[in-house]
Amino acid sequence: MDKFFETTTTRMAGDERREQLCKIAMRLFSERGFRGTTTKEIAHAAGVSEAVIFKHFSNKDELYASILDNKACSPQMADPFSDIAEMIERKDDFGVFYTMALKALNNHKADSDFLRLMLHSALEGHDLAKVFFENFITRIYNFLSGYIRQRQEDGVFRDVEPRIVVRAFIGMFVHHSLNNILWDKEQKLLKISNEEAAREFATIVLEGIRKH
Amino acid sequence: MDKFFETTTTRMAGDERREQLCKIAMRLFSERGFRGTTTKEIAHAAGVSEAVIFKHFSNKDELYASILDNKACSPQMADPFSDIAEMIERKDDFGVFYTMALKALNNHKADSDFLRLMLHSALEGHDLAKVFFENFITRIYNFLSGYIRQRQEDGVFRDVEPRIVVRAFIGMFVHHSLNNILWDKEQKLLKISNEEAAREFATIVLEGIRKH
DNA sequence: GTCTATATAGCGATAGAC
DNA sequence: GTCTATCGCTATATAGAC
Repeated sequence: MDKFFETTTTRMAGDERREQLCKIAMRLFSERGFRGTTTKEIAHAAGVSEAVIFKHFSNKDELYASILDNKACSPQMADPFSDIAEMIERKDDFGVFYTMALKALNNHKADSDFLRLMLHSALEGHDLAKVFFENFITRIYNFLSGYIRQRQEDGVFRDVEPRIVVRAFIGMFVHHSLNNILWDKEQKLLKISNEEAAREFATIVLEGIRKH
Repeated sequence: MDKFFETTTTRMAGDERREQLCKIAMRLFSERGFRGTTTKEIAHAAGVSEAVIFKHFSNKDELYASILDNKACSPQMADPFSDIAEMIERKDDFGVFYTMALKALNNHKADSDFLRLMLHSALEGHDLAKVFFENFITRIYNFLSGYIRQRQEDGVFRDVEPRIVVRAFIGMFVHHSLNNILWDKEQKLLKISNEEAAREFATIVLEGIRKH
């Protein structure tokens, strides 16, 4: 009888609870920042007591690190260029830039919590966010600027430092996402679909560096 | 004798101290966020006791509001287009975009604390930051997109929604500043003068929307 | 695995002397 | 205008029962 009841309580398996806590903490951290979120709030949102948190994570910092760790290992981060490789070979300039921007915009929209979390981390100078950026962003820079350099050799793009172009291009869609998430949530300033935004950004940058 | 000594102590005039506290608080808030900065730290950095803070500001929130208020009333915010007006009249497209970008980049560099503070505020959802943005950013959008529209009517720029162009352009230099302040402080990814960056950004966007 | 109860520490803010 | 001392509160983290 006792045994039966035990299986019907709200008790969770260790890993399941750990993951749930991570998810909830991530949402709250992204909303109010690390210091702005209390362990009490996290516990309450998860429907458990504070003590449970400290059974799973030795302290608040470890909970935070655990979140970033999980994210850094996600498939999207592992290979962000999977569906662009083919366009690169075909030298489909518009396809490359358009897809890059669209994928980023869609990711940001679907996972705005993570974007906010990264911003918080960067502002607070957290090490793990730094590592993440160095790994992920540096790869994107190398990848895109390599492509631009190749197309310059082909005589299609004019002679500009490719990294400046990459920064300008990334700036367009990152800033657009930031606007949508932080300041212009109701999109009073500019309402536009991700597809249309990606198309315009790609067009501007390509016309902007093309030989005429 | 007593009187003489009193004038040689470190005591400050009311307004002077108030301003000093604002400055120090802004630096600390920008580094660690509002919640991440204690009144004790502010007091210590200013070389006074906590009580002094609460003599000048009725609470921590008021200190914060006071900082944003000061900034919002600065001459730069009041009229951000002063030295562009003449270029607008001359229809000096490059001058308009170049100067806009360069001024922003220089401001961001000189006042990176403020940029960080705005980010923190936006993330924490602080009302005053919201008001600031609505006033300042909206004006820039209206101003620049108005100019673009005019140049479209002149037949110089192709037919694009001006607000998207504005977003793309602002994105370039805001993202560039953010990179320099947050992630790429040593400029490993891209080292470039503000002048050169502004020139490239202006060139890309102008070539990107010009009729060919 | 979860709870209640509690230890410990640090926060914002105030009182009152000088 | 500034200080020391302190209050009330809330935060993280732990102990021990179930």
